[in-house]
Amino acid sequence: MAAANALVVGLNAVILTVNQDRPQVLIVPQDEDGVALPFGPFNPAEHRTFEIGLRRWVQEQARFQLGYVEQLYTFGDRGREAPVAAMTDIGDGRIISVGYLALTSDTSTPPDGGGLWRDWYAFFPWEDWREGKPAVIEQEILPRLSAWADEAAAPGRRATRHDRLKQTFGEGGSRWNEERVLDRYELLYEAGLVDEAARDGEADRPSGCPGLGPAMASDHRRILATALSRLRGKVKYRPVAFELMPEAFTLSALQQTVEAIIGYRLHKQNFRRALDRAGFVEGTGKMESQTGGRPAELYRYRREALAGLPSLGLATPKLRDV
Amino acid sequence: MAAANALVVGLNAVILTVNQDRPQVLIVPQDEDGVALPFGPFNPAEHRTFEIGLRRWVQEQARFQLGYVEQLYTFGDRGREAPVAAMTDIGDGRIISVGYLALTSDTSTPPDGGGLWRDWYAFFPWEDWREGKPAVIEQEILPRLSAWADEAAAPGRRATRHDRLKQTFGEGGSRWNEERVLDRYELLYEAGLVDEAARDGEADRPSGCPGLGPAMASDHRRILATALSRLRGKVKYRPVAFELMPEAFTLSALQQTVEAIIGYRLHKQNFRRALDRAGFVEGTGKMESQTGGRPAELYRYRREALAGLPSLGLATPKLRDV
DNA sequence: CGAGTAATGCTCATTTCGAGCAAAATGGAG
DNA sequence: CTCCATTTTGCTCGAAATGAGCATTACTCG
Repeated sequence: MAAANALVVGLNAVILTVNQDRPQVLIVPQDEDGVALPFGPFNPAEHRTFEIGLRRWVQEQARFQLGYVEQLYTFGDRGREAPVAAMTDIGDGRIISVGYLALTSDTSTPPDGGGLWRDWYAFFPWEDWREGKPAVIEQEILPRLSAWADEAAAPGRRATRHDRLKQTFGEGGSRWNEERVLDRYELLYEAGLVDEAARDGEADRPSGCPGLGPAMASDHRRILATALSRLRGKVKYRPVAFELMPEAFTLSALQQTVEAIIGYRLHKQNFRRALDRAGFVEGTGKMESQTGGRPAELYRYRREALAGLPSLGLATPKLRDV
Repeated sequence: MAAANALVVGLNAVILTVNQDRPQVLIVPQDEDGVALPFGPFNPAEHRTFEIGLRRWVQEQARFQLGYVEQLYTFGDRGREAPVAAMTDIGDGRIISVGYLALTSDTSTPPDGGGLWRDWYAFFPWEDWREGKPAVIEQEILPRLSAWADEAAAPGRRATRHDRLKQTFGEGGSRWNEERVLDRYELLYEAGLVDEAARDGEADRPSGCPGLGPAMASDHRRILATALSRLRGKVKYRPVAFELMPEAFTLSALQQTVEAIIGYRLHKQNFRRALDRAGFVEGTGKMESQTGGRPAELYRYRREALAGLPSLGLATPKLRDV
């Protein structure tokens, strides 16, 4: 067994927040109008664990504290090197990156050099159903994906491709499953519709499908998709939405945050019912009057009480057929 | 940014199967009656992805194919080196290991050198509630953990410790949550009750709580706990149980497998109702007559139909109070 | 002061959940 | 051969949850 291989381990952070109804991700501008996720080295001599290393460097660069942090996935596919090497001063060798999802309620603009907030649905326009089904799905995506599926040589492969289409984009009657963000991105990549595919030279056709958002450096858009999939799943059974809220908030604000995450609207009364069945929040007695209508009570998250008990979460109904 | 740090990346596999009602994990005997999980190097020159590398070496060593494989977690805490270096010929440097969960339906004995199957609840006796609440919880664990909680200096820390106790082991009325395998193991480790704690010198008291199962090398028992937590969660919303079943199986056999995973018994009729509501299985018409009672129909998993559609899973009711 | 707007309160049909009873089909003991 | 233990399978039923709607209340703005 050969010991030391030339391996470099880096950390990628997907740092998310929700500002009113705007879901945002922290990105770092690159040369030539590219965008990347914050990326930093992991220095084993300095940091005892990945998470400590991550928190340290995010704080140094973007000057804010992270709240909730969870490990996402470790990306180690060959082919990551070239694009990443371009962004760092790492010359060669295999790059492995440990992706982290971090949530913060601090929506303030980071200082110069600390990155920028950007609407995360800018990178996944087909994932935001809050105003109904995005037109780009029917108009651009489905026709092209359908053509791509038909293009396969063997009839078996054609069937498989159509099957994936049905499962991910819900073509042909099956329901939209909001958690499949990664599956959908990967399908678009394989079919050569997103710009990364053309750039990486994996697609058998030129990309150029309009309305699918900008490419990100390396495999960063894939990492972001992984983060959204994870977050959309988690919000249903763990109280993570509160990590994005200030100390006191109205129930409508909380609902807006959840809706921004899952990407579709919820029934207000049922949302509240589920919420107080779970006992997650308690009223503070104070009122918020800038609502545009009747004032709303401010609530706070009862961190103590439920931290573990029922381990339920915010109930989100199955997505209504649209 | 300093480039190459001396980092070695290894792969750890938690390979699980269920044989009748016996849940099993593949372990590798060590010197001096220790046990370890299968551990192998990741060679970036040879393998394009972690998963390919993993499948390759498991096949070489244990001589069987893995079915379902999923990445678990990447472990990189300082302090992993010493014990791992002892098991491999890696001299020094930081060891990072990417843990994988793999499921197989092949319960046959691996060849010499390929490891051994061992009941996974041997390592977590407090997790198997299939025959009711394990006596070790009331008799050994709770008294000691309670004493440990009282031992904390500050009253605040005492409260926090008791809180964790309540949330993990359900002391004081809160319900047992079968998914918190990792939390429970970590609590036992911190309190110095499992043998690893004494070995690693982290505990402030000698361990020696009887009935908590054997220690494993390095942090392997923690990795195994991570795998069980993940699997127990996943079985509820993804059809992973079928990865552990042969081509044709009776519904009772499937239920036994699920029960082995989650560690408690289910109501038979409700299990079946949920199953065919989801449309996961179809009868084959053939019968199994070695049941000890009325013959049972053999079913098969409908991989095609549901692969993605509702993305439901096997419904498991909330654990009954015992 | 009335209109618009959003929060809050309540109801109701439908579905799902948890649990139990009963019948059917086998093997084995006497 | 019959009775019995055992297991599969079918069915029922009350309690709870889910999805959706209507009605009322309390603000702000013009």
